[in-house]
Amino acid sequence: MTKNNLTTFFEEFLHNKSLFVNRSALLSSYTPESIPHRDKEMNNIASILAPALKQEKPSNLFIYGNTGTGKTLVVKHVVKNMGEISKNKKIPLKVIYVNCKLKRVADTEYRLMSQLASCFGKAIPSTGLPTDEVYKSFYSAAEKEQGIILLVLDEVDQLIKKVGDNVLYNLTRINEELKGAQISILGISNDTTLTENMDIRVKSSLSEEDVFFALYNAVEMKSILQERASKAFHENTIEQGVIEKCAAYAAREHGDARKAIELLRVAGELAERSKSEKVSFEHIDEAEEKLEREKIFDIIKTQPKQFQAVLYSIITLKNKNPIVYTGEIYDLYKKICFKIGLRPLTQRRVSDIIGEFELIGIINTKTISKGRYGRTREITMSIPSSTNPLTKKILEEELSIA
DNA sequence: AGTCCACAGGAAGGGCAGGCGA
DNA sequence: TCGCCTGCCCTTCCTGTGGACT
Repeated sequence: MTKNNLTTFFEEFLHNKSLFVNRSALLSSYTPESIPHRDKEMNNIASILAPALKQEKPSNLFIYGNTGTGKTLVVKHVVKNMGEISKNKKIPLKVIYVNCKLKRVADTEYRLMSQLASCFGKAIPSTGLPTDEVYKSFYSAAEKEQGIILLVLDEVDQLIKKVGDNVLYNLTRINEELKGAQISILGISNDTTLTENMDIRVKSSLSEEDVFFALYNAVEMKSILQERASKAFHENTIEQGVIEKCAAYAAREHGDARKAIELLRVAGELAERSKSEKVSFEHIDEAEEKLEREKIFDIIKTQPKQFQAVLYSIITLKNKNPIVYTGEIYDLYKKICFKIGLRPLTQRRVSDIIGEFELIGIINTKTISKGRYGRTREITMSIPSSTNPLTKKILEEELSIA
């Protein structure tokens, strides 16, 4: 673009009427004033947590339901509200929110505890300390607090799958050690079957109360989208049926409202960029593709080289056969390592890496036996195959494979 | 009925980065 | 600074196993 072109571009940009009134209403960081179709759950959670305002320790609470059913939103909403009241009335109440999925932040016992301690302003080194030392650090910080501490552990299923339920056991017993403050634990899980495999003691103490979030049905989803859209867009900027399409897309993705809202936002942005006057069906399709790409892109970029190499071999093999096995992956992985000058890890480790990919949700595995030809894991992709070429390309760039 | 494949996945321990007390 | 501690990532070694094949 020459300087003149650029000026014209910006002038046109300013001149163009935006489709959005308030784009932020469609961002994931946006907290709506009300959460439609979740009154029952919200009231339920509020009544369970309410004793905290009277300085009585609320029951530990286990909240479960599929992704995008509003769990986090509702909890944050309730907790925020309580925070404001406690502040106004000077009731000692502290809320700690931790997302356990964050890789290398809160995905091990040590890291979670160090994260918790840091919420009290205690800096814990990334390694070097014994874990019980980190626990003590957290205890002593919590001890200095007064009143009730609400500890929200989001995506707690990820943590438990990775390191077991020992952490929760320790956390649920923390109050026995504390004299000052009392801690209530709110576990939020996307895995609806999580408690089934948990230690019975942990299970009973974590879910003294539990709240289930059901999927949104098509009608509810539509009304959620409509409400957000009316806040975000100017009137008559959305073509007839577009909202329904978003809702249908979300229903396909297991009733995930967050995704549907994001889809609408990206579609709007694309429409605006292409100078359309309305958000149309094509924009939704385009947005769907874009979102899928970005999601995968983000995951890949943050993986270590070794993980990328493993994923690259999976995808390469996937392009040839619909089903791939651990052995094939490892063979190709070794070749790739040789090609790019990476020291190959052992098969044992690669097997674990494959397991981690399953945990992230990129692949699905199933242990099968091929009889005379041994036992192995059958690996299928859980991301759409249409994104494979692009994923492969990104990996090639990341790994500098010519 | 027994064999044997090709892994899964548990246990133990090494190396590394980093913390702590002397 | 040094010796010893830790968590994490990884390797080594190992036992376990479903079912096709003999």
